[in-house]
Amino acid sequence: MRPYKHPTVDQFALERVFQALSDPTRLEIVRHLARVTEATCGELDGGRPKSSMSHHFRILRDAGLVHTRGAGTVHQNTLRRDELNARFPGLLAAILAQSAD
Amino acid sequence: MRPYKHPTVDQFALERVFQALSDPTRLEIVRHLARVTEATCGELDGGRPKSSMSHHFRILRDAGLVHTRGAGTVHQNTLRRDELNARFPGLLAAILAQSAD
DNA sequence: ACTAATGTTCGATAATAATCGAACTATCGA
DNA sequence: TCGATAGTTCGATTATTATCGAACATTAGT
Repeated sequence: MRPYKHPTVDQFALERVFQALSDPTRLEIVRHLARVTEATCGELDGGRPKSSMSHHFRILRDAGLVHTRGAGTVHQNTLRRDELNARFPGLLAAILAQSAD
Repeated sequence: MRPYKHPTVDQFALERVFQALSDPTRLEIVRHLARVTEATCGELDGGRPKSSMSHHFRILRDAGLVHTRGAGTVHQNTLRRDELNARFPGLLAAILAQSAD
């Protein structure tokens, strides 16, 4: 399996990040990842088809929000906390503070 | 002229805010408003037709980002800084820190 | 090898959103 | 009241995005 292409920190674009977070499914994924620090794609589908989830994960990856790493037959996803905080200080905190709603 | 309908702070939805900010035109408007603290719609069109701008301003209003007030024949727009900071601490700062790009 | 499990990719369809001209509204000033 | 200015609303068109089934790829275990 070839590794995924992830943007570097200096390639992050705020507009793309907002676009990624403007979907409820993806916002939910990000919040979940904030709690567990690592999760497979399958753990996060809410009964949604795999192809849909794959689509959302790709957008999150392309925006720089999520890192995906193949681990055997599974794909582990993590929030790119440190890099996001470095590039967009306060952004992640603002998102996650809302989790309590 | 009837006053605009603006959401109250507790009606703000993060997802809607992100959706509003995911468009380059609107992100530009927000950043501009952050600098000038007040501006008319006309000042912010970049040659774009008025109907398009009106559309973008409405989305920004509905998300709670911008307050619009009729002032004579003109409409003055302001960033709802305090309310945004109250509801989404850190968010605005993260957006505006990026302005220097 | 064969099988099962996890995701990805492809292609089609449906749903959302952006864009813009034209007609309309409201306000100010002459 | 007439004209000019600033925005809004409407309707149509185009462009983006989401959704999902089906076929494919990769890895682990037997």
